[in-house]
Amino acid sequence: MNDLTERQRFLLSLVIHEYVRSAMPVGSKHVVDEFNLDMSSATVRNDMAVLTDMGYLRQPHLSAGRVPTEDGYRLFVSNIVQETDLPDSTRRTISHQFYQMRQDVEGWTRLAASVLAHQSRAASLVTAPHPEESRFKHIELIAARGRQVLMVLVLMGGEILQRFITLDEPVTQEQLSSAADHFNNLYTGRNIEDMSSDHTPLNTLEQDFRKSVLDEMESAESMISGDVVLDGLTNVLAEPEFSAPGEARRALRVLEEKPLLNEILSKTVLHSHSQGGVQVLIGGEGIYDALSQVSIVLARYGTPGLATGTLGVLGPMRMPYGRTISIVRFLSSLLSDMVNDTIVE
Amino acid sequence: MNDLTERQRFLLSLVIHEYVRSAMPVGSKHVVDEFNLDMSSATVRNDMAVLTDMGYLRQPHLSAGRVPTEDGYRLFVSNIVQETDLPDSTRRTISHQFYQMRQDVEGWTRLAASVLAHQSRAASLVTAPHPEESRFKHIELIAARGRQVLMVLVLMGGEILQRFITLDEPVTQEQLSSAADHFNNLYTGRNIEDMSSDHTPLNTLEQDFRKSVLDEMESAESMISGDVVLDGLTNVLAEPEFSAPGEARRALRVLEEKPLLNEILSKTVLHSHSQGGVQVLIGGEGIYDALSQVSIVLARYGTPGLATGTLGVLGPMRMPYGRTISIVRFLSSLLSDMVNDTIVE
DNA sequence: AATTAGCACTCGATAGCCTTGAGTGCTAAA
DNA sequence: TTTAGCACTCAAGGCTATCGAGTGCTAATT
Repeated sequence: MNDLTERQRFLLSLVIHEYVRSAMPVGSKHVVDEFNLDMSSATVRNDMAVLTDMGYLRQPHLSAGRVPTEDGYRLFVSNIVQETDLPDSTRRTISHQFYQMRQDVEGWTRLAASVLAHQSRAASLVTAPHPEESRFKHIELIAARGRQVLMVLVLMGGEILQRFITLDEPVTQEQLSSAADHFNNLYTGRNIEDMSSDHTPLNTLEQDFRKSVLDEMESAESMISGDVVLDGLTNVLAEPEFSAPGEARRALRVLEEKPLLNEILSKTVLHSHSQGGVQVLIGGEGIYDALSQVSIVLARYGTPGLATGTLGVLGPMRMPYGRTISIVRFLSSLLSDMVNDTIVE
Repeated sequence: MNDLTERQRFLLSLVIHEYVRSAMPVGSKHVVDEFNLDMSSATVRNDMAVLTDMGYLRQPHLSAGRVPTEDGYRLFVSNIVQETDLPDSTRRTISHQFYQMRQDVEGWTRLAASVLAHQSRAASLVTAPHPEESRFKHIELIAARGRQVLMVLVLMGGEILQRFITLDEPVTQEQLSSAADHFNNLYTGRNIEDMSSDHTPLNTLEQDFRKSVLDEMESAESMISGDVVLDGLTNVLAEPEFSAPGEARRALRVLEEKPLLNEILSKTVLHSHSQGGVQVLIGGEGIYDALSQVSIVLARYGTPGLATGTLGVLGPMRMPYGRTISIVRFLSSLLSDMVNDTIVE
C-alpha cells in the first residue's frame, strides 16, 4: 500500500523511533549502526531519498540527517505503529488507585489527568463525564443570606449544578422545601422537552424556579464538555523543541484558551486519524496554527447516549505514539467502567 | 531607616523600575539619562556601589550594570513601593464581570483566576472559598446503580461535597429520602463536635450514613484549601528569565505540585512580608529552592471564621510589584464581598 | 536488477581571535 | 559632597578556519 516497499516502511519506523528518542536528525549510517541492520548505509540512503521525495521525511539542512514530517508521522500512526502495552504491574497500580477513588466522583478526573501526565510524560487533559441529554433527578433549594437562594440541581448521570438565585421577596426555608418536594415528585426522570410541555399548575415562586431549572438544564446540555482538568503542563517544557523562545508558550496556550480547546475537542472526532477509538491529531493538520508543533492523542470515554467525557494527552509531535495511544486507551476504558458502575439513573 | 539615604532608596527604586521594564542590567549613566536626573552618573555610581555593598544590588559581571537582589526587592516592597491603582474603568469592568457571575459560585474562582492572569500578565492561582469549620446544612441521598448511593452534602457556607457510598444491601429511594430527612431535621446548623456527641437513636442504615457524613465533614475541615484553580501559566513563559532551559519548568512546577503548593499557601501567611493584607513572597526566601527565580503575591479573601480562600499571582521576581499588589488587593476585596453577600447560613 | 563501495561536496556547528562599547572604580579637581 | 576624567574589565558580536556528519551520484559487485 501507499507505493512503499516493506523495507521503506520499516526504515521510516526506525527513523521515527530514533528521532523520538534522540530529538536529533537521523542519518543513514546512524540507523545502520544503531539497529545493526544487515544492509549498507547506501541502501538506507536510497530508501531515505525515496521517503523524502514522497514527503514522509525532511532534511532540516541539506547536509544533515532526516526528520519525520507531519505526513510521515501520520503514515506511521495509521499504518505502521504498534501499541506498546503497559506492563501488567502498572495497569494494576493504576486500577487500584482508581478503585480507592471510587467514592469521589470529582477525584476521578483529577486522578485521570495526573496518571495520564505521569505515564505519558506530556500534558494531559480530562473533561468530567457529562450527560448528552439533561434529565432532572433531584432539586434542593437552600436559603442563603437575604433574598438569595442556593439551588442545587442533580441530573441523571450524577452531574451536580449549583446556582444562586435572587428572589424579589424573602421566603422561608419551609416554602423552599415545599417547592423542591413538588418538583422532585413532578419532574424526576424527565428531560427538558418533557418538562417544558408539562402544565401542572405552579405557584409564583415555583414558576420562577422552574424557569431557572430549565435554564440551567439547557445550558448544561449545550455545554460540550464540563470543566477541563489539566495536568503535567510542565512535562512539555522539558522537550527540546520547546526551548526556542515562544514555542513552549504557543504550544501550551492551546490548553489555556478554552474556546480553541473546545473547538478542537469537538471537531477532532471527525477530522483526525483514528486508532480504534483513540484519535490522533498530528501537528494541527494544516488547520490549527497553534498546534503546528504538537500532537494530541484523544479518546472519548463513558457511554454514548448517557454520559461521556474526553481525555487525552498533548505533547510534542515527536512523541512515542505507540506508548501514548496505549495509555490513553487504557485510561479511557478504565474511566468508562467507573462511569458505568456508578451512574445515577 | 536601614542606614540608607533618601537618595539611595530613590535610586534603588529607579533601578528596580528600569530593570523590571527592560530585563537588562541597569548602568549608572542609563539611569541618569532615562529619568533626566539632576546629578551626574558618578554620583549615581557611588550610591549604587553602596547599595551593592549592602546587598541590595548585584553585578552579573564585573563590567556590567546592576540588577536588584532578593534583598533589594524585599526592601523595595516593604518600604518603598507605592501601589499603582487600577484605572477606574478597569475596576468597573471587572466588578461588572463578577456581577454577571454572581449566580454561579463555581464560576467565581475561575473568573478571578482569569482576571488576575490577564491583569498581572503572570500566572494566577485561586482557591475556592472554604469554611474553617464544617457545619452541616443539608444532605441528599440519591440511589445510583446497584448498591451505590450518591451522597450530596451541603455545608454552611455553601460548600457542596459529593461522594459515592456502597452499601451492603440494596435500599429504596424512599428509605434514603427518609434517612436524609431525619438528618436534615436533626443536624442542620451543627458542627462536627455537636454531631459526634449527639446520641439520638438511628437505624443501621442511618448509622452508616452518619459515619460517612462525619468522615466527609472532617476531611473537608482538615483541608486547608479546596481545589486550586490556575490560569495564565503561559504568561510566565514569555518572560526572558525563563528562556533558559529548565527554568520555566522549575518555576511552573511549583503550581503543579500540590503538596508543595499547599505548604506554601499555608506557611506563607506567617513567613512573608506583608503589605496590608497582601503577602509578598520574594524568591523562595532561602527556604524554597523551587521558588528561587519567582515571586508570589498572595492574599486571603472572605471572612475569617466563616469562609475564606486564597488568591494570588506567581511571576518572575522581576515583577511590577506596585501594580501586582494593587490588583491582588482589589480582587481579594471583590471576592470577599461576593462571599459575604451570598453566604449560606 | 538490486546492493554496495567510493568519493566529492555541502554546510551547520564549534573554536579561536579581534573589536567594540557599556559600565566600573578610583583619583583629583570643583 | 559632587563631578569630571581616565584606565580598566569583560560580555557580546563579528570574522574566519576547521571539522565532520551526512548527502547524492557513479561505478563496481552480487
